Amino acid sequence: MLRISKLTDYGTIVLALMARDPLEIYSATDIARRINVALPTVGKVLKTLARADIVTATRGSHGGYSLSRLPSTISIAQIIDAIEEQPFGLTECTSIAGLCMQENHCRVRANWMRINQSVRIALENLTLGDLVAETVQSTATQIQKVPLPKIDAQKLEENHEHGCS
Amino acid sequence: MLRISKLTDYGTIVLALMARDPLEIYSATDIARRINVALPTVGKVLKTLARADIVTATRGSHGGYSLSRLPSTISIAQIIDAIEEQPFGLTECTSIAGLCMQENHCRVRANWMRINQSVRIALENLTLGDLVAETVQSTATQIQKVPLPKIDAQKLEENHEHGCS
DNA sequence: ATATATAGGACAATTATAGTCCTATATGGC
DNA sequence: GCCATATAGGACTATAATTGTCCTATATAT
Ligand code: SF4
Ligand code: SF4
Repeated sequence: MLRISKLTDYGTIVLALMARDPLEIYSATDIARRINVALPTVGKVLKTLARADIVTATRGSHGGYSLSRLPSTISIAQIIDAIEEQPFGLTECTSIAGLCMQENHCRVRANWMRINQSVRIALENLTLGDLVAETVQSTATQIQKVPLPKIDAQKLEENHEHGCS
Repeated sequence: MLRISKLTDYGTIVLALMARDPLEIYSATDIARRINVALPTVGKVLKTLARADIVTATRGSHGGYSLSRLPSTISIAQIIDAIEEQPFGLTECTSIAGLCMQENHCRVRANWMRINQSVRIALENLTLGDLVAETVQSTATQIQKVPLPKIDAQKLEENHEHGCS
């Protein structure tokens, strides 16, 4: 459906809150109260983010989560990768190669890969820092249609066979 | 899950086939056989595309579907809009406003809207023509991070209230 | 010890998607 | 007129993904 999952969305809210004081430690309870999302849900998101080492957990009393890196070094793509269950990909074949039965003779696959790659790069270039920036003065991605350099046909073939994002 | 639905994907395959001879009439049976997808499924896709006036149907014997417009004037965004059930949107609020309970106090919403808009524009600028072009010599979208012009705060507020893609 | 935290995984309910099928209608050729 | 061929529209089932919650184990500060 071309949408990030709600959990990933929550992830961005949670991280956006934490990015306001990047060195602070926040408990799940604390965050849940402040963003108005149920505690178990926030907990799930944070645990997932911790596994991807986007936040660092401190157990025990006075524990909580803190950002592992500075907001400007955490890309939106990394957040999506951490929380989404399926690998990133606009089409089935760009997400997991080998599943689609059309893959061998598909005439749109190579170009879908390019489109996928463009979107992917856009999200890699956007950081948590951008996400929490005041909109009126932030930078953001803008898309331009540009001629692509010729591509080595051999390399393309490789991509087509093993290929993935 | 940040993926177009399989049906939309089939839509691009079907249209890619039709784009090879943009004036030809193709029956669903014919297309199904040539792209190796089950007839009922291809039929469903074509009926949906016909409703969106991307293809034009001719009933009766010797009937079938033909492209309503030239491939270079059919954008990928239009194809997605035609077939996806949910409106286009990377987040819930960019797809359908008013559903998300965080919407009123969400600090990432405005920026998600921008990201959404960027992706949207990229897909509007890509056409069926691009999709069927030989990859080695085609154009495609590439993403650049550029400073955005300052935005009128009043207009932003409007967006925030009624806002949607 | 105990209160406070996270870790990890299991779980059911809901929602979205995929694919098929049935009946109605339109058209061309005989 | 009749029939074969096509699409129109919607109903339907099965599957898959997602959501949100809960339970038990473990770690830490006081
Ligand atoms: S191979 Fe073609 S049909 Fe299969 S997922 Fe990729 S683009 Fe879609
Ligand atoms: S309002 Fe915020 S939380 Fe709700 S969908 Fe939009 S971005 Fe996600």
